[in-house]
Amino acid sequence: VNGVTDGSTDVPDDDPPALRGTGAHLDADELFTWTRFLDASRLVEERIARHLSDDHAMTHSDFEVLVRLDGAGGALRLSALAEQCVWSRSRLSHTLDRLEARGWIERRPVPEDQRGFDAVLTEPGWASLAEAAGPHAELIREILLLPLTASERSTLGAAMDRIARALRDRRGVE
Amino acid sequence: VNGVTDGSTDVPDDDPPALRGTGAHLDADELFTWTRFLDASRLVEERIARHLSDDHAMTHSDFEVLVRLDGAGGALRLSALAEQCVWSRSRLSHTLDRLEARGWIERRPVPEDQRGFDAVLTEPGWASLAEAAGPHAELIREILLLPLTASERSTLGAAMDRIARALRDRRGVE
DNA sequence: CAAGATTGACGTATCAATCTTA
DNA sequence: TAAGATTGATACGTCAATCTTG
Repeated sequence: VNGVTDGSTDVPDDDPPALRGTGAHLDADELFTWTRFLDASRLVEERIARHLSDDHAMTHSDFEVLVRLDGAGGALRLSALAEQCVWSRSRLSHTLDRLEARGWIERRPVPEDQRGFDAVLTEPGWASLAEAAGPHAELIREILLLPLTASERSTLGAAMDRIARALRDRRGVE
Repeated sequence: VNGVTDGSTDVPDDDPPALRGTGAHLDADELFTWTRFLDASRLVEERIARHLSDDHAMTHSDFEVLVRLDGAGGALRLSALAEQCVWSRSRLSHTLDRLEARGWIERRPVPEDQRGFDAVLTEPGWASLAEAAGPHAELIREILLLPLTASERSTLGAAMDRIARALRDRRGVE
């Protein structure tokens, strides 16, 4: 019941209704690739977010922070965490506020630099992550990985890596 | 400066740091596919949204509504519009409020059903769409379509179509 | 009472401004 | 004055409740 582009243009080979009046700037083939990519990515995000929210009382953002802290051995400088997530410091700050209020992380000043803080995974935070991680991985397999053939999977990985790299490199530019 | 998962795990064949402590529920290959897909989709959305916002003073949601109205000949029942966008009626209502406040659409009662309204594209709304649509299409080519080989493009289209369909069919279920 | 649509409250992301320490 | 981090205002999406007409 939300953020997806298109439920109508089901067949690729008939003239798509979209953009007709403005001159159909993308041809049918281009439009098909674009809309399916957009739809799939939004539906996947939606499904993942709903699972984490309904079954584990956390947002996808919360989960990403917990995963990274765990992966870093339990603690990480805020600046490093923001960089890993490719988030603004502001966004990280708000997310950590919520996580700290729930007792899932703590902020700990670092001795070497009076300006710096570590985000530290707490026991309850680790427990929540441990509960969520298995079902989360299973869901990713179910909705994204298993529907792909081995060949499709590697093609997708390579293509998405290329596209993500190009966009990440050009950030803030232009 | 926002919503993307990963900037660190650049090489697929070394042990990825994520999920280490919780047992690495996805193997390196699965994790690579998943994170690249997630990163690419978020970066693409971000880039598209920024272009529409910076250069055309509209959100991606605004753009989608304008495109659909234009594609429907200029007017569409709210219920049909919500269905096409795969949005809740509530979300559509809020978006139309903003568009109507800017004079880009109007709500017009339909004579056949006293409950129903058409969203109608106004002249200024059409003009804004006409200005944005070309550059928008060009951007999609640049960041998504052109980086793909012909074979990758068709693989991606088919795979995303399959994944989107499966998720859409199971909505609300379970 | 079901369908079309709206409303208001709440949660999260973004942006610009700010504060503190290197 | 630059880097690390926080703050408050604003915008958008979601949800539950509501209103009106079929």
